[in-house]
Amino acid sequence: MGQNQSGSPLEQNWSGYEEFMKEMNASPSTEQQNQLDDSDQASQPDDTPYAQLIYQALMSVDDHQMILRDIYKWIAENTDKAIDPEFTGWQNSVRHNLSMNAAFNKIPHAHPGDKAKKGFIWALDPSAIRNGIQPTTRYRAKKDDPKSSSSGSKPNKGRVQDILRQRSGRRGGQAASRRAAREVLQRHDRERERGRDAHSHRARHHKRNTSATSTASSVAEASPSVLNAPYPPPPFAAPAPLSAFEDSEREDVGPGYSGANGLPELWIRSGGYGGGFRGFGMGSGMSTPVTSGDEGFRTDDEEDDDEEGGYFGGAVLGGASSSGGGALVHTSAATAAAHAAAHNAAHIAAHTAAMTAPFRMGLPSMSAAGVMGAGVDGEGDMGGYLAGEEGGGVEFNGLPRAGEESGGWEFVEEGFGYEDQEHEGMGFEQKFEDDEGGFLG
Amino acid sequence: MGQNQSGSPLEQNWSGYEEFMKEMNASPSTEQQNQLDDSDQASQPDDTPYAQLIYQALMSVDDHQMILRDIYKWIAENTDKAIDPEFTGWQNSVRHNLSMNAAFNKIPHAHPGDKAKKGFIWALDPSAIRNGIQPTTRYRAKKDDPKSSSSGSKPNKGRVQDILRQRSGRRGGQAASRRAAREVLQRHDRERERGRDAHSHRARHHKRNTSATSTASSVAEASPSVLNAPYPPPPFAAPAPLSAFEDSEREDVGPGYSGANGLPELWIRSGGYGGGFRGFGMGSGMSTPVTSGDEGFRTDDEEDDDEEGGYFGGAVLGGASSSGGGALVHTSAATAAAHAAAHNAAHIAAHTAAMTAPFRMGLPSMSAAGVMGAGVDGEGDMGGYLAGEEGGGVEFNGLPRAGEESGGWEFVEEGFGYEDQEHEGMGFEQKFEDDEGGFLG
DNA sequence: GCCTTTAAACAATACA
DNA sequence: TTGTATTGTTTAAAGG
Ligand SMILES: [Mg+2]
Ligand SMILES: [Mg+2]
Repeated sequence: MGQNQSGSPLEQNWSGYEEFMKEMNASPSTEQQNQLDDSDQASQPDDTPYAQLIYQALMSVDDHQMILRDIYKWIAENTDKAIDPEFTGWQNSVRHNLSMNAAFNKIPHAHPGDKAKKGFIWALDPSAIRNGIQPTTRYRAKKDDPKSSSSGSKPNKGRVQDILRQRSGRRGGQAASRRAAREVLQRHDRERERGRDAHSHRARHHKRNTSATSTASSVAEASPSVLNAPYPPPPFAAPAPLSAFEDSEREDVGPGYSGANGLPELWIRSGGYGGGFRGFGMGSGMSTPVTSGDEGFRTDDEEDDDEEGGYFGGAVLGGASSSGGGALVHTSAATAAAHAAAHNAAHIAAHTAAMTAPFRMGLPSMSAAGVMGAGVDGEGDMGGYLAGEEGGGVEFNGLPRAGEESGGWEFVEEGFGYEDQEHEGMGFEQKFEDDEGGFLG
Repeated sequence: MGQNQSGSPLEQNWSGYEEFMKEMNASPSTEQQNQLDDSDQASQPDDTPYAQLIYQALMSVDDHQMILRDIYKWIAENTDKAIDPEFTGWQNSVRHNLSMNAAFNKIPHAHPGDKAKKGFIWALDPSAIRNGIQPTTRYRAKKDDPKSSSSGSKPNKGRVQDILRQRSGRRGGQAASRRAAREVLQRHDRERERGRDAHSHRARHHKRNTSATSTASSVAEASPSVLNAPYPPPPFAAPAPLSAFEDSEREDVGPGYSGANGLPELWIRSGGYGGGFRGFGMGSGMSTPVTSGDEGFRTDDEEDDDEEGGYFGGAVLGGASSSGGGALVHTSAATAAAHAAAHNAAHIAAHTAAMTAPFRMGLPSMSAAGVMGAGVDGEGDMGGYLAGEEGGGVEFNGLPRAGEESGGWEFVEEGFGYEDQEHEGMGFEQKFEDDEGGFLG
């Protein structure tokens, strides 16, 4: 932190605590050593959003990446979130934010052998390093707007994307609804025509919500600037010239991650867990299918995070990763491959290497993706990771196409709403059959 | 259910699991299916949390205990979770909740020889019987009442906690306030005369709830009581006089478990993961260190769960357990010992027996805990289980005191961080060095 | 409405 | 198989 992470809410020790004390009445002096930031500390002694805290945590280290535990630690040390040892809800919140805020990308562990077997490394997205982050909510599905359409490059393409965005992983606190849906499907073989269902559902929720809170609009004042602006880049943004990403033409690609080979990375869009849930509840292995991908290569600036296509998470392809030249973040669908590389299980590694070779040579990302999937699937170690492992007919036999081609999207689209699924029972395979290649599906 | 499990959300219409069906008939607790109670069914159709369902299941039987299968069965019969026979994810959730929610304790089978061989008996924690349970997500550590104040050994410790507690979360809208309220209530409840009237507790909650949601009251109606209170004790609370625990001086000790030998049981506190997280995040292997132990013997009333020391999970020590005289519940840290006894691994049992001998003789808990840890640690079987295994310096060489004593904290902190380990990455240790104890601080 | 926190479900591992 | 712990993804409730 010396240089970075100046934003730590609690300053070096318990200043935050102190403030709190004040608020609380009892004020145990604690002689505050930090006078400078008292001003804003008071304003956000502790209500700094988690996303922000995470941001600060990540900014506090040179490579802007940490594993979950470190993030916990940072927060525990620099905020009062973790004060009650019995209450671990804050960790849930941290995870929530990491998952949901596009500014945080996960990348596989470089070397597996170690001990970091589990989980990923959470890295700040390059654009976030420069511009700060945005509220987590922003990255959430843009609901309400009922697939309004609007952007419609491909007449239906744009639409599809919007939809995906909105719907992606609708799940819910209620798996119940999903489950319910499943039941319904089973019982009366989805007697309804398709679609509409989800909408009405959503609409209802929304409505309820709104009405409930309708009266309380006055408060917005609280933290005005912060509200709509991305979290203040200036204050928290990386000290101007950061080694890693700054200046780079391709800012999104950090050195070390930017493919030693200089090749563009493959980016796939994070579809989340939606896939597995699409209708089946699970299919364990496939937490996250590739659900999108406007472009296989990412050469544009950070703008990508607000284009309708959605934000992109990077994916490290097996071999590439292990060689240090791979791309970056990746989302669950790619997890298998990432892990394969990361853990470096001999056979898998070998296989992966072989499979990814083409990628290194500059194959289009799509292909690479396909290879990636193929390489990993069935390796055994990754077992549950791949959709195919358990999803029934789903396999990585081709390209888990994630991108432009309507094929991919449509497929995804289709799969997303559990309501949409025709597949009662589980006609999973056939369903996707025509999609061919589809999904990760 | 007349008296018990009146909350069953679903009728027993379903009949999917054949496996369960078989048992169903024989099961004494199931014969009288719920005939009515439709009334409250409406109130919590299906989104009842698993923890709650389990709670209901356990409350539905006199002794408040069941084996996993029975719990599955109960849920299958009384909810719609198991409607899709193909989908067994719910069982996973059930196990997860049993494991992670402090309200559920596992106790070894009385007669090992029988058929019960596998697994444990899951029993509702006495405090849960009275006060309901807490969400699994929030509390890993066991306790229905967070180390209340009362004995604030360390003058400032208790205070800090109170403050922190309230503070934590804060920003988050209702949840925070809800939590704060709950905590306050709980604390008060507890430290107050043992009014053990869950009702007042509940009533207060209710009230608060109402006021808080004043404007949005229409919505709040939905499931009023459930909203802000720990899972509603009253409705689900045990029918007044329950065989097992009622009246007993030592309610925490159920018949059959209360040491046939008449010896007091050893209770160690479940530190859950909280300890680990306090500053470091984890310390993998040691899921649950003994984080506290105000007293080694538990002869007091249920109050023990609210002493500042925190709640205690029971630990079965090797020899004791195998002899049928062992104590009761145990948490992961103690798992090794429990298993040793239960499974009767020769060498381990021997070792454990030796180690626990002192305990049986009445050593202070601290010692006992230490012994236990020592005995188990390094056994190999438990491998990662103990802190020492992976936490680096963390060991059960003493009392990993988690609470008041600052000393304890230090200990935990030190060992917990994985950073301590090899990866210097982040001068973690020193960091805490000066913090001393405080952590999280 | 947007944003945040929190709850919680569901997943998938990893271990034991 | 059962149990425990952790990490991740996603919805949703509630409140400012
Ligand atoms: Mg993310
Ligand atoms: Mg438990």
